[in-house]
Amino acid sequence: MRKTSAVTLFESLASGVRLDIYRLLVRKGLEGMVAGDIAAALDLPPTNLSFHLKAMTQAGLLTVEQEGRYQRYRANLPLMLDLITYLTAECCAGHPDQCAVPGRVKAAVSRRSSTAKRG
Amino acid sequence: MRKTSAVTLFESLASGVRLDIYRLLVRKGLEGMVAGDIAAALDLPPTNLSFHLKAMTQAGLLTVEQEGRYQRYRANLPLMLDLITYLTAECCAGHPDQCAVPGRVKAAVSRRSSTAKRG
DNA sequence: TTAATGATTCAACTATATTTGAATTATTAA
DNA sequence: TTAATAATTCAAATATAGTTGAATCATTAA
Repeated sequence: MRKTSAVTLFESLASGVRLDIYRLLVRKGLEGMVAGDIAAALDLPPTNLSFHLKAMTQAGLLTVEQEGRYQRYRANLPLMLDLITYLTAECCAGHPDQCAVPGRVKAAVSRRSSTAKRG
Repeated sequence: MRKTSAVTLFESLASGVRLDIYRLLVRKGLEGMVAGDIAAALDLPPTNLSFHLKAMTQAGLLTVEQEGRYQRYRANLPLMLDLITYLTAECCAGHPDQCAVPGRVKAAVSRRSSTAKRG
């Protein structure tokens, strides 16, 4: 992952509104939600929701699929795991014994990241 | 973790400068770095560095310890693990079979989060 | 105590992000 | 085809964040 992608992803989560959207979609899993239902669930004006959905989708944090006149949004979980890997890369370089990130987290995340993405 | 804390943490990482600072300190582990060395490593004016260090420290992302006239900063890794737990909470609620976050990540992260923090 | 060093705060400025209603596009129903 | 619905884009306004040099505070060395 490049630095600009990581910054964009963090910007995508650095807002109460966008964090609510993301967590709502994480809970929905593969089912996702259409824009109108997200707006209703979070009590947001549609224009403001569109603004945030666009930013999150462009960052890659969400995927969108057209269903007739609806747009269905889903959280992109695999990308989040890539981001965790990027963040903790070279953690405690040269001093693994001092590392606060458990080896099992690193192993689990990196195993996922090196596997085909199932989005 | 509360939503406001999560937003503040993501804001702390949603900047190229702050992401550089954080990853530099992650690599340094328990050794950390004093402010002047961070400024030299990233070629930042001291006033700008102070601005960012203050924001990150107030968010809890960094810790700071005085050493004479130096200030030593360290990355707070355990808090990052709490943040991951918050983000993926209730992932794919009711449909664990569809979940893109491997069970081993959830297990590893939550085991760490329920343990005493060692900074 | 005086000067030097490390770091932060302050004030001013610049830049970027967020919100909103009106207008627009695309799809479906009558 | 006309009206209704779902969602987005646009333009204008407000709000927030980032950067900088000068001034300040704290610690150490002379």
